[in-house]
Parts: sequence; C-alpha cells; structure tokens
Amino acid sequence: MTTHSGVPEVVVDRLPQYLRALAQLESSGFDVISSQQLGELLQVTPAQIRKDLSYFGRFGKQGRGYSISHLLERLRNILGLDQTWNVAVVGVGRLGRSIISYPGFEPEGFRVVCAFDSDPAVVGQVAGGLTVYNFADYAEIAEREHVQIAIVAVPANVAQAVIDNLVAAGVKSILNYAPKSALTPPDVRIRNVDPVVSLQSMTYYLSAV
Amino acid sequence: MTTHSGVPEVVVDRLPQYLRALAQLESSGFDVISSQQLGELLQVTPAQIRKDLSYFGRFGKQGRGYSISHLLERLRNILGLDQTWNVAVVGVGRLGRSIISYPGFEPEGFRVVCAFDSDPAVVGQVAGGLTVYNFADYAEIAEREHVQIAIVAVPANVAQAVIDNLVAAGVKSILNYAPKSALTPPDVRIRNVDPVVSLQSMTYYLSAV
DNA sequence: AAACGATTGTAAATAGATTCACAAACAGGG
DNA sequence: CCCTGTTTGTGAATCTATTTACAATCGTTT
Ligand SMILES: NC(=O)c1ccc[n+]([C@@H]2O[C@H](COP(=O)([O-])OP(=O)(O)OC[C@H]3O[C@@H](n4cnc5c(N)ncnc54)[C@H](O)[C@@H]3O)[C@@H](O)[C@H]2O)c1
Ligand SMILES: NC(=O)c1ccc[n+]([C@@H]2O[C@H](COP(=O)([O-])OP(=O)(O)OC[C@H]3O[C@@H](n4cnc5c(N)ncnc54)[C@H](O)[C@@H]3O)[C@@H](O)[C@H]2O)c1
Repeated sequence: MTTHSGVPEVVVDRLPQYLRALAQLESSGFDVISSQQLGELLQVTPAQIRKDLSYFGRFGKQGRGYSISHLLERLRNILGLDQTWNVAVVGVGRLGRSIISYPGFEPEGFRVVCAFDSDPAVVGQVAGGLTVYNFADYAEIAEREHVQIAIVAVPANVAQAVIDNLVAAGVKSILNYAPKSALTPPDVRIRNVDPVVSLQSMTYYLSAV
Repeated sequence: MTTHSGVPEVVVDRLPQYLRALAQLESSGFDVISSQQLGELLQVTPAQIRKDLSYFGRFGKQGRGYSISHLLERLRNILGLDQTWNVAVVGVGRLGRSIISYPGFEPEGFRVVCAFDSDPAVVGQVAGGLTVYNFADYAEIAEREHVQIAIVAVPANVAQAVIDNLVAAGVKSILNYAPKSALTPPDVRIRNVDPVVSLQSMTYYLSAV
C-alpha cells in the first residue's frame, strides 16, 4: 500500500527502526555508518536501507556511508519527530494509568496531555499528575489541549464505540490497546498493540515443527 | 518470507485476527459467515481470506460460507492454540509485574509459570502469586517448568544480553517489550511490542499532509 | 428433479516489494 | 594528481503478495 505521496507504508514502518538504531549508535560515539553495517545491526539488506532512504532524498556519501547525526536529523524531520505531539489517553484503568506514567514517551516527543474515563468514580481523580476528565467532554477538551493522537485503553466491548467518538471528534491517529480490531474511516490511522496476537502467531512456528 | 513449510509469514500473522473476530462472532450467537462478511468486518478482501485459508485446507461450503465453530477449531489447531503454552517473564519491574497479572493471557492459553530478575532485592519476592527467581538460574528452572516462550521486560541496555542468555537456554520464541531491536539466530522467533515505534510511524502521516 | 442464487477454492493475472548489479562519486595514499 | 578501494543511489530483474475471475459445489425453491 502506498497510502500517501508514493512512499510505501512498509518503508515508513521501517524508518523508526533505523532511527532507533542510529540514536543508539550516536550515543555510543559513532559518527558514520554504511548501509552494510546498519543492515547487519538490524538484519536488513543494505540495498533495502538505501532504497528506503532514496524515497526521501540522498543522504549518504559514496565511499563513506551516512553521517549518523545528519541522517538522524533527516529521519526525525521526515517522520515529523522534530515537534512534540500531544496525546490523550482514554480509559484510566490499570493499563491507562501505566501508560500515563510510562517514561518512554516524553523523551521521544510524545506528551500525554490529558486523560479520560467514563466511570464517575474515576473522573476527577488525579493520575500521574493529570486530572481525569469525563469522556463525554472529549471533543471540547481535546481541542483546547491540541490533542493530535489518542491512546485507547478501554475494555474491548466498548472500544469500537469509544473509537467512533474519537473519530467524530476529529482524531486522525489512534493507538489501540484493546484486543479488538476496530473499524475506522480510511483517513484515520489506527495501530494495535496486542501481545496476545503476537504470541498467537509465534505458536504456529513452535508447534508446526 | 515463507519461513516454514511454504506458508507465507504474512498469512500466519493474519490468522490470529481471523480467530479473534470469529470468537467474537461466535459469542454473539452467529453460526455461519461468508468470506465477504468476515472481510467487511476486518477490512480485508474476501479473496484474501479464502486464499489464506486455502493454505491449510478447505474449510468452507460453497453457497453457504464457513461454520464459525468449525473454522475456530481449525484455526486454533493450525496456530497451536489447542494446547496451553508456558511462559516465563524476565524482568520483574513495573512492566513485568503488570504482565504477570494481566488477565488477558490465561484465557487464550498462555500461562505465566515463572518470573526472573537479577536484582537481589527483587529475587525471592512474590509477584502475582509467583516467586521471583534469580535469572542466573534461568536454564535449570525453565526446563523444570517446561517454559516454551519468554517475555522480556528488562531495560533496553541489558536486553541483548538477556536475550542471548535465553537463546543459549534453548528458547525459540521471545516477546520483547524492551525498546531495542535485538539480534537472534534464524531459528528463534522474536516479536517486539513497542508503542513508541507505532506512534513514530503514524506521525509521518500526520505531519506530511 | 431441474433450475437458481450464493459462495467457495484456486489458477492466472496483476500489483507490489525486494534484491541485484553497476555506473557515479568520494576519500585517502602514493 | 592519479590510482585504489569503498559505498552510494537507482534502474532493471526477480521474487512475493494480492486480486481477479470463474468453474465447481451446495442448499433451496419451483
Ligand atoms: N495490549 C496490551 O498490552 C494490553 C495490556 C493490558 C490490558 N489491555 C487491554 O486494555 C484495556 C484496559 O485494560 P485495563 O486492565 O486497564 O482495564 P480496566 O478495567 O482496569 O480499565 C478500563 C477503564 O476504561 C474505562 N472505561 C470503560 N468504558 C469507557 C468508556 N466508554 N469511555 C471511557 N472510559 C471507559 C473504565 O472505567 C476503566 O477505568 C482492556 O481492553 C485490556 O484487554 C491491553
Ligand atoms: N513496550 C512497552 O509497552 C513498554 C512499556 C513499559 C516499559 N517498557 C520497557 O520495558 C522495560 C522494563 O520497564 P519497567 O518500567 O518495568 O522497568 P523497571 O526498571 O521497573 O524494571 C526492569 C526490571 O528488570 C530487571 N533487570 C535488570 N537487568 C536484568 C537482567 N540482566 N536480568 C534480569 N532482570 C533484570 C531489573 O532488576 C528490574 O526489576 C524497559 O525496557 C522499558 O523501556 C516497554
């Protein structure tokens, strides 16, 4: 699928991998890397790395490789990571709370700015420094807080309804933790985080030996 | 990639999606479904569903569709989900604890049977009903407990070392939560659960409008 | 018992992704 | 300043996945 501007989606999905490996290399003191070396590190062919990058420009130097800091800068720019993204968490149960206090988002430019629940016993509580709002007020508050991304952590049986509300309120990117593959319009991008699904495809290879 | 027996990996990765949708349909009281209807539900073409299933056999009836309960049974069998899998959790910090007490694994046949850490302050503690063992004793205890799958929830900087140890101890399937793409031999399957990577590819589409 | 509408399973065609392979470009050394 | 050893960027070739298209089959209706 080439959902946008001619760059295949598989390519975009690999860029964060490159980014992470390069950031690691930079903090280990390396300056330059070849597609060959990066490929070994990530178990990807060098040609694939070069072709992926070629969709966006010419970032390397023949005979040398890529300047790590320069490539990092360009990848961050391409992925839109040279800005901070405001995130709303919907569903402040056990998982929602741990997402709100997960320290891995902020350093990557994702800031959880507000949290929502529908349970009157939870609304008004403070979780991880955030006051929990009523999900009924989502549209208004999300606009005020400039929310661009929603993380869904509600029970599976209400996930579709919650996502429908998010879509109606104009959200274009959703990270869904509920074990439910939800329907969204084509202009809304949804990613599922689901450890059970990952396990279920690995068991195929474990059992079919 | 057709890593095993001629069935493409993309196909195997879609089966758990089918499984989940069918289980949902069954519990809603449906008996039969056509590839057309299932495709609408999952946003997949009917032909893809039929072709995917055809790698494993002929499960449908012309003119009718698929018996949901029969197809569920076959999919569970194909994926190796008609047995219980024993899982070890490595790294009993905040995330490790929440994995141990996550109620979503058991009903799907994944049983967390033991937990490991390297911190002497954590080893010996009880978490979610499990005594935390020293990771140094992994090989011995994992064999005794018949562990088949390991879940890694340690800091990124030790993830590769931990995974090397797991591989040395004979694990063939790893679910990795550490934000690090780790290297494993070709016979060891690893899946990463990484919300940041998911977010980072969605921002491409948000910013590049 | 024949005719009908629905739906599968799959071979062939199309579309898409990856890899190959090499000319062009660069750094370093003689 | 030219030669050597690298490594990029990319068209063309290959490989893989998806979609098309339809004969075969099934239950139902007439
Ligand atoms: N993917 C993962 O890694 C993972 C891990 C754990 C849990 N989960 C899933 O995440 C979801 C939440 O799990 P949990 O353990 O936090 O459950 P939980 O019951 O502790 O929390 C769910 C929260 O959602 C709220 N909620 C319910 N309906 C709502 C609505 N319509 N609008 C807003 N909020 C609503 C509830 O009030 C509750 O606070 C479940 O679907 C669970 O299966 C996924
Ligand atoms: N993918 C996700 O959704 C997600 C969410 C949260 C955290 N994480 C990641 O999961 C990991 C753990 O996060 P956390 O918040 O639980 O951290 P934590 O520090 O609370 O826990 C890490 C645990 O690992 C243990 N450990 C360290 N070295 C070890 C070793 N060599 N062998 C065995 N155990 C060892 C530590 O003693 C500690 O108990 C981190 O890498 C974090 O980035 C991922």
